[in-house]
Amino acid sequence: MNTWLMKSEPDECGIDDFVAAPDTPIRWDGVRNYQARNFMQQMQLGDQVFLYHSSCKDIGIAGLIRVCRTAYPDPTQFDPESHYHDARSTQDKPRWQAVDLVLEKKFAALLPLEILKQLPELADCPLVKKGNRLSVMPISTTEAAAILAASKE
DNA sequence: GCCAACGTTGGC
DNA sequence: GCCAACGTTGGC
Repeated sequence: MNTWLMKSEPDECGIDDFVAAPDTPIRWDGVRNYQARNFMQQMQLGDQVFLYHSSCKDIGIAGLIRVCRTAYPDPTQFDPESHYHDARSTQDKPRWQAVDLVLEKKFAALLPLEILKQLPELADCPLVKKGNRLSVMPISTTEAAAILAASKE
């Protein structure tokens, strides 16, 4: 099993959206970056995902979610009404992928970016690197253990 | 709201 | 294939 981290603005899709419907899969769509997409395609059923809240008041890791459906064509790319519409996509050759996720657990307290930056195990993680915009990234076993220890979960 | 850093686009 | 211009991300 692999571990990942995904960024989201909590206004858009945050941990509380997963808490509100704990048994309902939420489709993670709208990813429009090739590197992030390629990681999504590598996700396997049951993989753990740290959910990171970005561009908001309380920035940091809010909890864990889990992959309950592996990559499939992101329907929003075909929808002219959608903000994520991509005219270059066709049904035969979709450019973008979505996965479905469900709640694993919400952390008792948000693990702030400030703390994440202090963890030596995360020094090489794109998450804490200045200017990094990657929204889906793999998390190593060592990194995952450090995050969980710091979260006291 | 600002702005640095980045990925993507498109002209050449 | 290069690279300037542009739009977006995301912390502060």
